[in-house]
Amino acid sequence: MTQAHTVVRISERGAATRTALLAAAREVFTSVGFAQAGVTDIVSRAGASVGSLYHHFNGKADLYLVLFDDFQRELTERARRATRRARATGVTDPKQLFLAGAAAYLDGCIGERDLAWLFVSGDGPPGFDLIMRRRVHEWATKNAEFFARSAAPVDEAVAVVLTGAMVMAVAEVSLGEDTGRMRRLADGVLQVMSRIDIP
Amino acid sequence: MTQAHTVVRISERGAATRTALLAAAREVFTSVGFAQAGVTDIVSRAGASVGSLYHHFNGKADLYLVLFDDFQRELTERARRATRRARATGVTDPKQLFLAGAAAYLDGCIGERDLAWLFVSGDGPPGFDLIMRRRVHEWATKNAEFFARSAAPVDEAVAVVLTGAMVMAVAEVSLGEDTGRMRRLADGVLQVMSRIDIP
DNA sequence: GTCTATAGTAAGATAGAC
DNA sequence: GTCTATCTTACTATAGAC
Repeated sequence: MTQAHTVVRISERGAATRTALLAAAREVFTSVGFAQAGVTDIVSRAGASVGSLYHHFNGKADLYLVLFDDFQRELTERARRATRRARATGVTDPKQLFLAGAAAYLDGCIGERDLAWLFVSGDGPPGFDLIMRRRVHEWATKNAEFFARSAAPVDEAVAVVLTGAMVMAVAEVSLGEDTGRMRRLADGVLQVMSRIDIP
Repeated sequence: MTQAHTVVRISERGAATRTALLAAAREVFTSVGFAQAGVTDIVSRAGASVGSLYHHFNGKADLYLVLFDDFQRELTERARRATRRARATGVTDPKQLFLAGAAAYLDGCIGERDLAWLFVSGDGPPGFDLIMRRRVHEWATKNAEFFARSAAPVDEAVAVVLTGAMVMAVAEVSLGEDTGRMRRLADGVLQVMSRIDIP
């Protein structure tokens, strides 16, 4: 064993390159989109090389997917914290708890409009739309279960409406320039959703 | 003037080729998607040639766009007829009129699942998502104005929710195999939408 | 209008030295 | 881990005869 720490520790230089690559990919993808982005653009902006890119990732699509995973992880984490916070404040109504999470989610999207728009624009690697749709659907279904006071599973139609509303809201909110207006729009959407009563 | 009727009449052979090309494109696009589809696949299935394709259309993307226009035209026409029919039956409630149109729209999508899915899958020519989103948004906004009894413009948030719900419903409904189940899902979505009351 | 053959081009991925 | 140079593959679109 020539390298004792390889299992737990990654060389700092390697990690830095990886991070730079990710940051550059984010910039390029959000400015010109996935299809238009060239691998060379990314590596040059990262101050790295094509070889490095393929050492750390499986290619262009992989870069995009990693970016998405990170984003999604952060947003769901945010939503979960918001729900927990609301519960700590004394909120018990499942609908209100759900809305607290959804609000945090939309807020996160407004905060990182560029990325949110990238993932919702439809310009991604082949097959990404399916991944995306599935994820949001799972998210909405799981959260919609909050609504159901009984243990009965949530109506599929309700999940469809909520999911669709959220996806569209993310899209609209990511496109706008005026943060304040977008925040109001998000609030409006949440209010409309809150008026939907579950059987 | 060697050809007297060229202005109003197109040679029948030419029209037949055009139609065959369109039909072939539909088959290929719906089975393998836009990106995967090759021009050669399309022309061979149409019994035509690449040259013919580029004589009648501007290319692969154009083929897709024409298919979309036809589809959209038919669906909106269907929805309009349904609304008119409902009105003729004595329905006056704007909400009910809107729902009649939406129902017809979803029904049309179930009837031509393959095409509906193609346009909603996200696998289209670059920039198509934007076109699509814009169209649906216009559609929902315009129709949502039905809701407003007053002349006041519809709340943007309501339009977002309705649009999102419809898009997601189209997507879900186009993916399913069981027509009966899809029809029930569409009904459910319509019911949920009907419970949304406009201020 | 229709066809065949060809060109153009663009970009993602790999090999192998350092 | 990082780099440069190259490859190779695939496909759309055009040219020009019939």
